[in-house]
Amino acid sequence: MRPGGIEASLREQGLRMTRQRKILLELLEQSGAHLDADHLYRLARERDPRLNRVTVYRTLKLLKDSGLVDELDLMHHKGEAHYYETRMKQEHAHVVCLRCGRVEEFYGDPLRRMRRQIENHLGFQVVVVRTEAGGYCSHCRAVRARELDQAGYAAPARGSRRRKQ
Amino acid sequence: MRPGGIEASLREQGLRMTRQRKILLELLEQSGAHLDADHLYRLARERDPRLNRVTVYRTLKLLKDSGLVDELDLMHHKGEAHYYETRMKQEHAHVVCLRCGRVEEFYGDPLRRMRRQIENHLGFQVVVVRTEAGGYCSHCRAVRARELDQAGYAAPARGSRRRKQ
DNA sequence: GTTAGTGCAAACCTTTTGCAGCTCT
DNA sequence: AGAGCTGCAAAAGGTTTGCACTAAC
Repeated sequence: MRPGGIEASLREQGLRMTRQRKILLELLEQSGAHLDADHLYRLARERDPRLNRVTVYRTLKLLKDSGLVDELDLMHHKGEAHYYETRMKQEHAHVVCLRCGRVEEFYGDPLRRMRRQIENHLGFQVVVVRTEAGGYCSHCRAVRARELDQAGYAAPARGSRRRKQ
Repeated sequence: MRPGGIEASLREQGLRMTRQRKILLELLEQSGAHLDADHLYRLARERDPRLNRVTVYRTLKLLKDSGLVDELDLMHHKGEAHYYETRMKQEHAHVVCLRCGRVEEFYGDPLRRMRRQIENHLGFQVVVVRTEAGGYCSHCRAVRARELDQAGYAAPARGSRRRKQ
């Protein structure tokens, strides 16, 4: 879906294009990042300080239900917030570093194969697929190895269990 | 992981095996279904009415952080609750019917291929992968077609937009 | 005897809802 | 004009936290 496509889709559904929705759609389409509701709200307020947080939630729900944006959790890496991205790009998986929070995207034929197999083998009409992987990026893998080493991971004695940071 | 494997894993980590944890682990291992925290809590209370809801949350967090159970959202089909399942089985995706809520599991090589490709192409050490698909099961696909038809889907005029049920 | 784990109450955070008033078409 | 949309306040839902007490090791 090319930029501006969302607005067209909304109009097709007989929905109104309000000042608030314009702002939110622009922010969603411009941002390459994965925004959560609060982040989007704060960005929107810079353009219109009167825009209410509730409007953000309502708009996101609308877009989600219309299939125009996808909702992500990013493995709940930081709390229970949801993240949103427009469906402009090809289907992809999100790979989240559990240590630094870095998010990478994975494109590849296993995703398409999986969708096809689910439809063929289970008889489902697939509407949305969300694949999220959690792990450690190449940088954090190394750091983590050192950390575990320092904590004496080799011989974890009784009572020496490492606590969550 | 065979039944009882979780208890052994916990002991290895120097964690205590309390009456409450025994109950919760048994329920998790026995149940084939995907339990959410509230459901697990209600089952646990049947065995020990004094067991507190907070203990359920704390235990689930512990098991999740130890990698002994996986946390699912099932596409948030009914609210924001999370669902839990032990990691005894082979890696699989969850396919949720957005109309009736039915959950099916998909096993297949695309899952393994994807994990391998993420590790090779992105240099991540993958710890957990969660794949969830939303769509319509064969039964609901047919029902839905009728429903949309009755609602006059072919010519949605201004103001006639169907509202969420 | 230690220290991890529990129960209770209360807080917390994100999201939803009811309603009166505003605004897009 | 009128239904759709917004803002405000308040509630809801799910989960976490502080603290004193209990129980596993």
